[in-house]
Amino acid sequence: MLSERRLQVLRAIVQDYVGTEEPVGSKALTERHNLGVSPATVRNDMAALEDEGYIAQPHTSAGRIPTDKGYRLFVDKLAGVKPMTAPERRAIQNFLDGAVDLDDVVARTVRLLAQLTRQVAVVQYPSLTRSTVRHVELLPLAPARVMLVLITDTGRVEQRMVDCPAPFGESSLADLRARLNSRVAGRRFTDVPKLVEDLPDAFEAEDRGTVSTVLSTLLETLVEENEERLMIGGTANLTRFGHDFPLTIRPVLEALEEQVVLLKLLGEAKDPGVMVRIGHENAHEGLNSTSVVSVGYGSGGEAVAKLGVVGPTRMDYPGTMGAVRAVARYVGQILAES
Amino acid sequence: MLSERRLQVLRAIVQDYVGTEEPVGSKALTERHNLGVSPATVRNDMAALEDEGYIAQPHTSAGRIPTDKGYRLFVDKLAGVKPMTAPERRAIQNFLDGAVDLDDVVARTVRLLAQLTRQVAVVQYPSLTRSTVRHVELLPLAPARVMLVLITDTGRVEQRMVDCPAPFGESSLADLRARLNSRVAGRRFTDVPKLVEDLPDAFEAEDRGTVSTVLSTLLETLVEENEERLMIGGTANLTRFGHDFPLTIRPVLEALEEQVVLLKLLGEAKDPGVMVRIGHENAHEGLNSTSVVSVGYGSGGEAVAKLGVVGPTRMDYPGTMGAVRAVARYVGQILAES
DNA sequence: GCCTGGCACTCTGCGTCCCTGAGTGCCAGC
DNA sequence: GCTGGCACTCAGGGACGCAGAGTGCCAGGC
Repeated sequence: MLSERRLQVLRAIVQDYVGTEEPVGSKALTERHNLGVSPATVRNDMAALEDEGYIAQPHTSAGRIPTDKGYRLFVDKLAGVKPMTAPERRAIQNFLDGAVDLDDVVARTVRLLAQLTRQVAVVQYPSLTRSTVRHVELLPLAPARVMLVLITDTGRVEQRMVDCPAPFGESSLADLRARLNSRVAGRRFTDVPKLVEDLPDAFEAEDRGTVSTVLSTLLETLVEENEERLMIGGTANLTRFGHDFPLTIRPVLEALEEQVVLLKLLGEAKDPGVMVRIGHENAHEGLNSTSVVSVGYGSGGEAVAKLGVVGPTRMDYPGTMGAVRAVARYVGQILAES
Repeated sequence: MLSERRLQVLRAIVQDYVGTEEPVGSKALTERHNLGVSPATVRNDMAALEDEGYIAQPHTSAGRIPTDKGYRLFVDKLAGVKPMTAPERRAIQNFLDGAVDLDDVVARTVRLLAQLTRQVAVVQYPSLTRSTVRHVELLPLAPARVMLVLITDTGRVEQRMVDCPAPFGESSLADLRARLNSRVAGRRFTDVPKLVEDLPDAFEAEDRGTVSTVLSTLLETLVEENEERLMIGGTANLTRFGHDFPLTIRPVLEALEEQVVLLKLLGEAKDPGVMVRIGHENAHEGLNSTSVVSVGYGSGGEAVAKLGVVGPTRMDYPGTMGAVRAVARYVGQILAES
């Protein structure tokens, strides 16, 4: 069990190291934080912290730097999430409010996150699984050809061609559109199948085939189009990584090119809180010298997708967590509004 | 005017430097290429080439490296395009044939180019300048809120929110929808502005504001839809840039994040031939130490978009040009088939 | 029992110095 | 116009030494 003061020493080490990027020694620590004890005492504490594996020295006669375990303790016990200031929040809102469509929302979110945190930003497109239907549109393209357009509450739009087994009149189509929307608008994807299963019964026998075809295409669209996409940005921030970065940066860039890796990375984020994965906690080897801060976001209380940033383990965790959380919150709002 | 041998010396310098990444001296040159003359003679030639600005020395008593001007001469006069081998061509075709949709074609092309050239690949989505409007849909979401959905003949769907200056009745909306579609359906994007400019006149004074708002949103959407998208990949290859690359790589990464810059870069590619922009020939400052090799591709005779790679000026031009040309050719084929 | 000042020790980082080797420019001779 | 020879320059790397930061440990004090 670490004493209160030792925890404070660890906190001070993390803060100083993140600020200066240089190993921090006992003397510097006592000068910059008033711990009320002498360097010698701090040295003893440091030795204890090192025994426990929270800090390490790059070489003898150098200061200490936090280990992954040290950062973990710092994040869990010693630091909160630093909230954004009011002007920052306003800036975020203004910037996101300018978005014209979903692509633009995602693109702006990436740029915003990258700028705020000065790190690499990753934003996943809202998934459809937990979305609700806003509107279904049916457009006649030819006598026996209909375009089905599905609009979700997250602003995503999917369209499909439907080849009907028989010609289908304008009025029947309008009828179907009206009935369909009155049943499914505002409902969850998962509920849709039950809601429409008896719909063909309301139509003349000759139209039932077409109605069924349209419905099954709709259901397919709902299920199929969960394909996860994502967008990344701010890779130029990788150059601020550190001195030895040629070696570090390459595997990171490679990992960032693998969508699968990134999705897995974000996928671990749980719903409410900000998730932090530090150094070796990341499964992917190339990301062993990076930390990932991610969080779910969504329009309602539920998360429909994730977003986050990737940066050096030596990062400003409270600030980054605050920025990520704030951005997620506002993106959620934007999605709910639009 | 440079003598034949001096051109050969320049060619040898470019080839050796590209291979070894180190300044090449007169002695090494005579050993590796049988020019039939002694190092002393080569030195004279080198001095002449340096006077003309084709090569330079990083410092006194070092070998020579080609300048941008030297590479330019090499590309224009001394080297051809190195064709892909038959197995390489087959591999390209196989890999691209597996694509399921447009997104996939572009994604595969990026990966392919990045792998073949071991550089950063940039692929522009096929342009929509020649697209036509299939349908415009207007959905009432709230009394003064309308969702505009634009469907193009290429199957792309764009949607926009429109906040109306005044409440707008269902019937007026239906009226607008009908009039709008009868005018623009099947027409080219570029013709739309003229076709709708007098549309507000057909409405009551109280609705005109809303109609104008909707129309201007539509026009904006058309322009944006026209806006070119692109995909990049292989940024990890930037780490092979050189020794001093921390300084070099940063502006490159920054430039690659600016879609506008990239589009301009590719935009300069002329139709038939492979275009090469070397070092300072690139307008963007951050790309002054890179070369861009790009070419147009398309399904018919017409180029509908561009693709290319960005790499260090010290690159294998013949090989890169060959790869870029071959990939463009096969992508064009795939697009024509699908 | 815990904190403190003092002390000897150990490194890295940096600057200096020097040497080697690669490469050059120039010149006289063929 | 080509060649061999020669003197010159300069980056790169190893050896050396010094200063400074930081450490561990110990004996003494509250």
